[in-house]
Amino acid sequence: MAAKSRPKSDAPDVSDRVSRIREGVTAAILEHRLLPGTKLGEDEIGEIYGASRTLVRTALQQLAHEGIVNIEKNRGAFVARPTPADAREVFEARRLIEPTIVDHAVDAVSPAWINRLQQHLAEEREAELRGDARASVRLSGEFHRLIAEMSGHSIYLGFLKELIARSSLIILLYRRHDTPACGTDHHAEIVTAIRKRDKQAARAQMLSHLNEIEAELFLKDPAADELRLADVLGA
Amino acid sequence: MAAKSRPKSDAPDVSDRVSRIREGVTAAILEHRLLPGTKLGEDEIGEIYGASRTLVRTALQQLAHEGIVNIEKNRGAFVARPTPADAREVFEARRLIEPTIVDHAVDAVSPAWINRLQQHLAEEREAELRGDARASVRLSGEFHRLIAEMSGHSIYLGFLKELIARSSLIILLYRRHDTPACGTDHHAEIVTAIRKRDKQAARAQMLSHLNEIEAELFLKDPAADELRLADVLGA
DNA sequence: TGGGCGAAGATTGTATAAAGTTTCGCCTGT
DNA sequence: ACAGGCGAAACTTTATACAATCTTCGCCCA
Repeated sequence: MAAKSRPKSDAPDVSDRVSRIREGVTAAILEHRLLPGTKLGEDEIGEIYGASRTLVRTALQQLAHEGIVNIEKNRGAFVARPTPADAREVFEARRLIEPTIVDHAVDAVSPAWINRLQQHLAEEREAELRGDARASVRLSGEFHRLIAEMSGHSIYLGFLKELIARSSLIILLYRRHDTPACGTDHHAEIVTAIRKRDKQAARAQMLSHLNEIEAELFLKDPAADELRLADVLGA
Repeated sequence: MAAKSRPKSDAPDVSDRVSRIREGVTAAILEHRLLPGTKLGEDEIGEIYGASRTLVRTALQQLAHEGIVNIEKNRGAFVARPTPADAREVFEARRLIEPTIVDHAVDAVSPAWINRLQQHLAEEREAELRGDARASVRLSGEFHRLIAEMSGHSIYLGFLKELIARSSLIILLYRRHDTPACGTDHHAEIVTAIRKRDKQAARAQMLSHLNEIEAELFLKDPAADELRLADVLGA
């Protein structure tokens, strides 16, 4: 009767103190409250969450593995600053993976999932309406994660979590206009295609959605150091 | 001869004590010297590498993130035991990603790379010839990693590292015959296609290679708990 | 006045010790 | 004899202390 110990394949982010730290920092980064390059001191974070450096360090290492934090030896952890080359890689990977993910999402469609998706669309519209850019950015990423969860593929889900987190940083760094408005409509169209069980349309919508996001970026080749300098001088 | 030359943006695996532990354990798992389900005690490993539990713990957490180690709360770390469902996900992901990777490898082809690939093929043939199953398994995985490195895409490389490590465990658990011989020829054909800069052929060879590997697996649906029990009873 | 040297301060890396949890053996009671 | 529970040992988890390294700021000298 030892059948109670494994209800889920992997649930690393529940009721853990380390996970609370990781999710708190992740949320701050994804909502653009922590900017790329920001130093994440261990004592600093530890004091905020009332935790010891041991736990903070564990959380930061996990974030480093996810690619949204860089750990420099003997210097500490910093919010990652993706280069234009990184950005192109991330979006190429998303263009490869996400159409397949929506395929599987269509296979897994159910009234409950449709409900969840439309509830999410409502949240996105509301955040957009009240001009809450932070919530918009976060919800936009969560939409894609939701579809990955729907697909039921834990591997794709893990990969996509990384890609979404990095995308958030990339968009913050390289977006041309400050108009995150166009995304919502695409999301709605994707949900419609899923509801209709139309794989081809779903794939196409997802692909064009990703293409539009990337098209709004300004990915110049020179080293990011110049960008950093420009930012500082501009501010 | 690829020991310590990597002054790139992120080089998490050089001259680090944690990295030595991680790579040592990884090699042991990938060469099937540590079997799925084996407990990895912190003291045990720490004593082997002359390191403190702090470092061992860090290494094990990284391996857990890569999916080849499971950490159960308050119980310790164990070599992962992928389920048949996991196996199907892993190979589906590989079928999706690796054809794209060889595409990029063809773009990046150069005499130096061709040399490196053929040297690797020679190593594989030699290991096969002398019946060194451990080296064969390791080299077979390294071939795919080599092509990912050749592609120059760090994201794909990171993803594929995970997939390869998991594949090694999967093959160990679910392979029908004990004949890893067929792989080498495929690898040679892939290299030939790359050398000819024939993307279509390279993609096709890679895909059929992956399909054959998966076809040799026996992925039955029942829960892995039964498999575990059967193994124990058999031994 | 500008640059280089050096010590103090701060921060990270590592080890060790304290605390909590699980596991397994043993003992008792029926 | 066997089921159930108590308790000690082993291990993981967390916290703290120590060592190593980097940064910063002041001082001295050209």
